[in-house]
Amino acid sequence: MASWTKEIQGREEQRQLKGQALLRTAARLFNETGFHQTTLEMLAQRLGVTKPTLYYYIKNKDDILFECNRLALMQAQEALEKAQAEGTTGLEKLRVLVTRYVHIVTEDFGICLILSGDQALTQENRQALRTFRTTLDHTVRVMLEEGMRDGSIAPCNPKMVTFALFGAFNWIAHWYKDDGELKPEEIAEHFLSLFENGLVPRTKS
Amino acid sequence: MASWTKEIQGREEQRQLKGQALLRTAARLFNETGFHQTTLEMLAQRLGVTKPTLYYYIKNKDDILFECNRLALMQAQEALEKAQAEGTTGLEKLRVLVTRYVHIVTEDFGICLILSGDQALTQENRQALRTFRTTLDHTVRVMLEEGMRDGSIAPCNPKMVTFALFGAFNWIAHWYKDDGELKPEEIAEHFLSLFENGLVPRTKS
DNA sequence: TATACTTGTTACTACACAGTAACATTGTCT
DNA sequence: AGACAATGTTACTGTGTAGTAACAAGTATA
Repeated sequence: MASWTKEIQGREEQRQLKGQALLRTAARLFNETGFHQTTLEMLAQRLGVTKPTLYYYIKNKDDILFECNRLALMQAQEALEKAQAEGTTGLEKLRVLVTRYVHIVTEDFGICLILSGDQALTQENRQALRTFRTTLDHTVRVMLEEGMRDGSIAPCNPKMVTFALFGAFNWIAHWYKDDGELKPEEIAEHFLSLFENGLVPRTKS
Repeated sequence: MASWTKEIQGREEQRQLKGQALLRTAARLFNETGFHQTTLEMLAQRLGVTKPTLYYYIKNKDDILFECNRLALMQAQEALEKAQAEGTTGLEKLRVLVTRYVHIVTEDFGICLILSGDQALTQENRQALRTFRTTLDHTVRVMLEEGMRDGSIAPCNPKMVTFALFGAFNWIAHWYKDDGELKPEEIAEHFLSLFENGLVPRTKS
C-alpha cells in the first residue's frame, strides 16, 4: 500500500484522510487545469495511485466536483452563522462575513466552487446545492436591510448591492495567487474600505 | 439551401451573415449549456443544418469559442476608447466605461467571454487574447490614478479597486437574465452609485 | 493459521463526439 | 448549355477517457 498520507493510523481514519486528500488534490487540479481538462488519470497519478483505486473512494467524477463545491458552501454557511452571532449592527455583521469569505474564496475548495461554475455540475447536484447558495444570498440581503434600519448602512437596493458584493468577492478566486504578495486579510481590508467609503472623496465630518 | 438568414443577398454577404449567426447561436448555446456540454451536433441542429456544414464556416470547435471571446473583447476595447475620448476627469471616464461595459457583459458574446473562462481556450488562443485583457485592466488603473490626481477619486489602491470593479461587473454575466426586470442601464446606475458613494451614510455636505 | 474484508492493480469495454471523406445539389458566369 | 465553384448531406473514422471486471496482495480477527 502506497502511503498517500503520512502516518499509521486506524483504518477508518486512514480512509477518511485519503478521501480528503483526494478531494483537495482534485480541487487543486481542477483549479489549475479546469474540470473537463482534468482526467481521472491525472488525479490518480498525482496521488500516486492508479485510476480504478479512486473509485474505492468516490462514486464518479461528477461526485468529486460536487463534494468540493459542497465543502466550500459548508464553510460559507459557517461564516454566515459566525457573522450573525458576532456582529451587532448590519454593517458589522457584513464586515465579519466578508472577512471570512475572503479566506474561503482564496482556498482550494472555494476557488473550485467559483471557477468551475455550476455548468459542470449535473442537474441533481446543482439542485442539491441551490439551497446553500440562495440562503447565502438571502442572508446578505437581510443584513443590508438590517443595516439600513439601524443606520449603519445608507439607503440602497439590497438586491443590487448583494450582487455587487458577491461579484467583487467571488472574482477574487480568479486572480488570487497563493504565492503572491497580497494576503487574504489585506484584500478584505481594501475591499471593505472601498465598499464602505466609496470612490468619491468624503468631506471631513 | 436552407435559409439560415432572412433574405436573398450577395454570396459573400450571405456567407458573412451565416458566420455571424453561427457564432451568436454558439455563444447562446455555450451560455445555456456550457462549452463542453455543447456538442457541434446541437449547434448544427439549432441552425437547421448538419454538423459537417459548420466546418465550412469554422476551423474547429475551439475556434468558435475563440472568436466569441475575441468579439467581446473588441467591444470592450471600443468602450475603452470611447471612455478615454469622452470623459474629462478620471471618475467621468470610469463612468462612461462602466456604463458601456454593463451592456457588453449582458450580451451573448460578453456573457460567453466571462462564463466560459479561459480554461476552455487552447494555450495559443488564450495567449492571443491576453493582450486585450491586460490593456483593459491597465487602462482602468490609469483612470483611477488620473482621478486621484484630479481629485475626482479618493486615495485608494488602484490595483485593488480595479479587481473589485471588474469582479462586480463581470459577475453580472452570471445572474443577468435578458427577460428579467432589470435593464442594463439600471444595473449600471445602481452599481455606480454604490461604488461612488459607498455603503456608509454620507454626512450632508 | 485459516478466513474474510480492505485496498490496490492490470487489462479491458463502452461511448460520446470532434473531425473527415466522398458524394449530391444548387447557383453563377461565360 | 456546359463548366466550375459554393454549399450541403450521408456515412464513416479515430480518439480520449470515464467507468468496470477480474484478479492480487496486504491486514485484521477468530
